[in-house]
Amino acid sequence: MVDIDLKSRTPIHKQLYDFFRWQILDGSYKENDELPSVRELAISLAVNPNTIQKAYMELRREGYVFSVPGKGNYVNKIPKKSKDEEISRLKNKITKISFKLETLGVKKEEVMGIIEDVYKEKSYD
Amino acid sequence: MVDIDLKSRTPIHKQLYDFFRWQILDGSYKENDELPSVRELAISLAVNPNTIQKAYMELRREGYVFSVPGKGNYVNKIPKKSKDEEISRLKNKITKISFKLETLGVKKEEVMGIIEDVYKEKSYD
Amino acid sequence: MVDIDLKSRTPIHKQLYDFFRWQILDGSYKENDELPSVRELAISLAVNPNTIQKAYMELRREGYVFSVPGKGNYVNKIPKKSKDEEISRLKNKITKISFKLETLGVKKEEVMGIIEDVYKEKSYD
Amino acid sequence: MVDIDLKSRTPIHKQLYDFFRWQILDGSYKENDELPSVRELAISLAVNPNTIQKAYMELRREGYVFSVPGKGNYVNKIPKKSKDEEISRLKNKITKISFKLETLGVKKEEVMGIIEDVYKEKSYD
DNA sequence: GTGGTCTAGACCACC
DNA sequence: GTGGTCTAGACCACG
Repeated sequence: MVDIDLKSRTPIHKQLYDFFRWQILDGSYKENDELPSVRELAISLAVNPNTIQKAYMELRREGYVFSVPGKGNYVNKIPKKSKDEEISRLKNKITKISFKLETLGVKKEEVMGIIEDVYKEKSYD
Repeated sequence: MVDIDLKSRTPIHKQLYDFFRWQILDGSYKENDELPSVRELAISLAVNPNTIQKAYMELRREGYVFSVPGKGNYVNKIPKKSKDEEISRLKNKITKISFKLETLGVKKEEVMGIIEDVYKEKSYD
Repeated sequence: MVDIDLKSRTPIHKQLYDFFRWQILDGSYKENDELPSVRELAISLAVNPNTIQKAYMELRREGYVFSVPGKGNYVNKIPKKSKDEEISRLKNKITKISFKLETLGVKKEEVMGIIEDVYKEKSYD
Repeated sequence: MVDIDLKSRTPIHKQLYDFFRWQILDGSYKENDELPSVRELAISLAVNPNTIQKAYMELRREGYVFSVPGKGNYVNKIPKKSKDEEISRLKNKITKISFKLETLGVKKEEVMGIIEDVYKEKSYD
C-alpha cells in the first residue's frame, strides 16, 4: 500500500517520490512493472491529481520510470549508479550520526550493538 | 564560529537553532554562558535580527536557554533528559539507516567498518 | 468573534493564542475545525499577518492545532492532559487569591458567596 | 527578606513595587516605617539603583510611600480606599477564574473545598 | 546597550 | 488560494 501522511510537513509529492523511489531501489517494483495510474491513485489517496503528476514527473526526470502516453507509467531498468549513489548517501549519513553519538559519550560497542541487532533481525525474515 | 549556509533550503532560524542546540548539548556552551547578542549576531551573519530572535525564541521554548530582557540570552542547566533524548533520537536514526543499507545488500562488515573509522579518528583528537 | 484589544499591554499574538486556546479547551472549536486563515484574520483584525502566524505557531507547538501548508490550520484532538493541566493551573490561582483575600480580612462567607453567584448565574444559560 | 527573581519575565521594578505594596497592604510595613535605602537595597539585590528608584517612585505616585529628601522613604497612612480597591480587584479575578472552572466542568463543591482549605489552614497560624 | 513586539511588504512552496 | 520564511525598519520597556 502507498503510505502517505497528509498532515506531515514534508510535501505529499515528495513523500510519493520517496516512496516509489525506495520501492524501486529495494526491488519491490521490478523492471517494466506498472505504477498505479494517476487518477486511480489520486482518488484512493484523496489528493489532487497534480500532486501525483508532480511525483511521477520527478521519478521520470531521475530516470527511475518511463511513461507511455495513453498507457501508463513503468519502471525502468535501474542503473547501478542510482543504487550506488543511494548507498553512499546512506553511508555518509551514518558517519555523521555516529560522529555525533561519539561526541555525546556513547561507547563504540553500543553503536556496534545496534547494527548487529538490525542485521540479526533481518536474517530471520 | 557560527556557521550558517544562507543558500541552504533549510531555514536560517532552524540552522541557528540546531547549531546552538548542539553546542549546548556537546558542552561547547556551558551553563550561564552568554549567547551572542541578537543585533551583534545579525550583523556578523548579515541576516535580519528577527531571524536570530526566532532561533533564540525556539531555544528558549525548548528550555536550552533563558533570556533576561535588556541583558542578554544565557544557557540553562541542561536537563539530563535532553541529552538522553538526543541520544535515543540518533540511535533510532542509525537503526533505520542500517536497515536500509542491509536491504540494499550492503554487508554488515562494511557498516561496522564505518563506525570503526569514526571512533578511530576521534581518538586522535 | 475574535476579540482583541490592540491597545492592551499584553502582546497581540499572546491574546490571540489565549483566545483560541480557550475556545478549543471549552469546546467552542472542535476537532478538525478550521481556524480562520492567516490573511483573512489579519485583515479582519487589522493586524499584520506575521502576528497571526506567531499565535498559530505557538498553538501548533503546544499541540492544540496542526497546519497543512497550502491548506489551512486545523484543531487537533485535545489530549485530556491539557484540560487537566488548565484546571489545576486555575485551582492554583484561586488558592493564591483567596489566601490574599483572607489576609486582607475578607470573611470566608463573602468569598463563598462569589463562587455561589457564578455557579447560580451559569445554571440559567 | 525582599524576594526578587532576576530571571523572571516580569520587570524587576514591578516585582519590587508589588512586593512593598503588598507588605504595606497586609500590615507587615506600618505607617512611618522606613523602607530600605536605595543604595543598600541595590547592593544587596545586585540590581541597578535606577531600578529601585523606579519602584519607589511608583509607590510614591500611588500614595503608599512618601520620601524625605536626604533621609529616606517612609510608608504613608494607607487610605482605606487602596485596600478596598485591592479587595475588589481580587474579587473580580476570583469571579473570572471560577467562571472558567465552571465552563471546564469543575463542580461547585470542588471550588468551595479549595476556599475552605485556605481558610482552615490560615486559622492555625 | 539589550531583548520583545509589531508593521509592511516580499518571495517561496504547496495544493 | 494557503501557510512558511525572510527582510527592513520601527518602537517600546528594561537595566
